[in-house]
Amino acid sequence: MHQPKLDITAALVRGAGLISDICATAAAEHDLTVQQAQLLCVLAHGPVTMAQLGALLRITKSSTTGLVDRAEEANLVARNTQAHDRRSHTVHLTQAGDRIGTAYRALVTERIAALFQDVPGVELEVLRSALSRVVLTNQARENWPAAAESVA
Amino acid sequence: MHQPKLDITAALVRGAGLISDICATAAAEHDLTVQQAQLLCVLAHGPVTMAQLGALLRITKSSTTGLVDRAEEANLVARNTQAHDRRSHTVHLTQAGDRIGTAYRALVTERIAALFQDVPGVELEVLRSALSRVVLTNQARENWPAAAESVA
DNA sequence: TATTGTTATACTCTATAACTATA
DNA sequence: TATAGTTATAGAGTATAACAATA
Repeated sequence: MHQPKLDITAALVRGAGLISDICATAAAEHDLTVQQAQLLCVLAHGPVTMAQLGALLRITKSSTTGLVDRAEEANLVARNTQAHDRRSHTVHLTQAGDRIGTAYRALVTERIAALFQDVPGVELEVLRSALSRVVLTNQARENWPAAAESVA
Repeated sequence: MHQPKLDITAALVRGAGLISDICATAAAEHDLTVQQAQLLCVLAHGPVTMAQLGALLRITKSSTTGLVDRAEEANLVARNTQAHDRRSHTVHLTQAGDRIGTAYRALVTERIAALFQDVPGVELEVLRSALSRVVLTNQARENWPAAAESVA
């Protein structure tokens, strides 16, 4: 069977598709939606306010409300009113949310390692460092909590 | 400002996020939803039946019906009943769908080139060939029309 | 009977606009 | 007035289950 060489655009777009598929599958295996999994990843670094959450996920405040509502109903997160400014609510992980989020990230890490198992270590390091620079240079998600283990 | 080194998982997941953002933005600039843009990319290789379309996009047949309904309403695609098996309907691009899809793919290609402009050519080739092998090895989208210019 | 596609229904995610509570 | 968040409403996308038409 003829295997056409992928150009850089096709390789990146279809590679991104594989990564997205891994995240979606891993989320489903933990009974999470993709957005709930992202929420758990963001909150793994500590509580944030609704406004900060919307900025991090790049969705509107009303979308944020709905997402947190459903996650709260699923016992993954909880809200707290800030004492010093009672307009502001922080969101934090429940014990279950923390546990499930940790398991989700571990699964994604494992599946990605499996996907790239046949790529030589030297090439993998070039890929990692190049992507790393592109991601960190681009401020597309500039306010992202800057923890290296964040999987979202 | 401290810039933490991203591990391979974080680099890939966040890199995939940047690519997805580019596709979403490019789609929006052509008044397409992300799924409509994917639909136009698949159909760029020629008409397919509803069943084939569902398999390519990895969605159920009822989801396929809704997606094609809305795309047809937006004058991007059209249906045809197969003469030799009147149960089967093929979907093909309209002239507008072809034009908009082509413009979308060109825009994605351009934006990705810009995103990676500072990565040395040698590294970019390692990245391309490694991703290319991973994508082609994995049958996650095995029935994908095997054209190199496919951007979805 | 099996296959192809549509319809009915429901849930998630998203957005805009109007609203409440607090500062 | 301005800010933080919620509610009302609407549309896209997804799924499952039941259905119609055709093979």
